[in-house]
Amino acid sequence: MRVAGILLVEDDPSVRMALELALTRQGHSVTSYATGEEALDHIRARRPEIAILDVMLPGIDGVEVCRRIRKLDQLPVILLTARGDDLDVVVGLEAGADDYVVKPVEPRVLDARIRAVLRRAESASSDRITFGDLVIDRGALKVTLAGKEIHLTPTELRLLLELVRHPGQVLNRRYLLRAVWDHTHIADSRLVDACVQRIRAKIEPKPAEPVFIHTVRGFGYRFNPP
Amino acid sequence: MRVAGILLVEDDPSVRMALELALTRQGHSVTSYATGEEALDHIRARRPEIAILDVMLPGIDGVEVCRRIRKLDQLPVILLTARGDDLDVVVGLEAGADDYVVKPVEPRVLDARIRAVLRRAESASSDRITFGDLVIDRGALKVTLAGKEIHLTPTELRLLLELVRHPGQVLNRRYLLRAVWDHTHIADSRLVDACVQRIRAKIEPKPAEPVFIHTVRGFGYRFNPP
DNA sequence: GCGGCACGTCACAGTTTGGTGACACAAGAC
DNA sequence: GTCTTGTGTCACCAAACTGTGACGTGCCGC
Repeated sequence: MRVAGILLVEDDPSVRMALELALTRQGHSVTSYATGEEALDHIRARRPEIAILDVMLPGIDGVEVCRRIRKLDQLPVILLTARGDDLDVVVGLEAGADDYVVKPVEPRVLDARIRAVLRRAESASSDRITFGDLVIDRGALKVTLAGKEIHLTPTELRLLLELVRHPGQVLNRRYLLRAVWDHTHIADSRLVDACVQRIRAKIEPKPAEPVFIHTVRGFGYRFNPP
Repeated sequence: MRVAGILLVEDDPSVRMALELALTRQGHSVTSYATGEEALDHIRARRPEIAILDVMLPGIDGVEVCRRIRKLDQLPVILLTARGDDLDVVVGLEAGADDYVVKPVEPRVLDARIRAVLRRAESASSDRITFGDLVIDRGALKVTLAGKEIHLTPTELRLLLELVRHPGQVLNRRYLLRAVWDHTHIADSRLVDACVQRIRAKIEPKPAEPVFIHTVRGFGYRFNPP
């Protein structure tokens, strides 16, 4: 069984110990630190598989730790943040975080996110992903459907890749606008819808009954492996 | 009891039949193939829950089958290998196998491994919560009842999620109005009731005798894990 | 049993939401 | 320049959703 070596950085001792205990129970091996400095000092020696960083830390904050980790290697990073701190999401994503979890978090949720990030990191190492008839080659930036090459425009491709990065997860329009278009302003625009529609027209056998990109009314879109 | 649909790939007919018989006796439903090609051909149609692959196979070997399965989806894989073949373990884990079993294996041991892998796969898949027949996937925003997907409207989903967030606790209408509807004004309306009723109609086997969402007269509603 | 209250039920119209096609504009390609 | 391609926006429409109020029903204390 794959057991992750987790690097946990959290300054609040009680939260830190609770998380460490919970994650250990889930079968992970956890090393925790109270500050970013300590964590960065030991990161080379411990070679963790994933880092979980609290955003609010004394000294170097979590986002900055994330940025420095990214300079070191491809270590996946999950950021922990206090509820409702929207601004942080943007900064965190820019710093290269792979996922974002809002505290307080249930251990099983965190565990699921960790596994999802690890899975994604693993599959990201391969250039090609296959979902039934649909093959997405990230190296060549090419998409084929049942062997036939599909031409997607840059924006369409970016959106599709973003959806595919989180298979089975519902992504809302605001998130997609930020991730694909860098739009920080909350625009009530039909931009995402229009782009999804264009992708569907190209990859869905019957665009009216989508197989890949599902609409979740009131929430957003979800890429479903068929 | 959870019964798994098992895909078994093993070229030796006597071993294959013995395993199939044993696993069937344990209550699993087994489909077996002699080669990886056949298995891959049928994997989409059969939708197994787990694959058990012999490493040594004519044609495509088990590790390669595992690799290809991984590209298709998240199907858990157990590899079967001959005793003492240490090298394979590394290769197998790299290919994404979830577990490794050395032949000859006792059926009860294999069964235990299968259940362990399935349990892990289930908890790893996403942030899902299970209450008996009812499965709520908070990542995919999907609700299934006895395996069948239930369509909930956005408001219904938000209300159900709010109730589920506090299992066993009574939530009053005022709280729910604020949490789900953002209503600050205290409206004595049938809004919450109507919505609960709509959810019940969809998820309760007998809406008149609710199993999941209980009414607490004079206070509010309570989500009870059955 | 009875009155009063809390909750269940239902239909419907107004509102919201997303799909869709048209179109304008910008950026290159030529 | 002209043409092509990509992209954002808009208007319109059908479908889906939802709040509301009227009324029915069951529960509870008396």
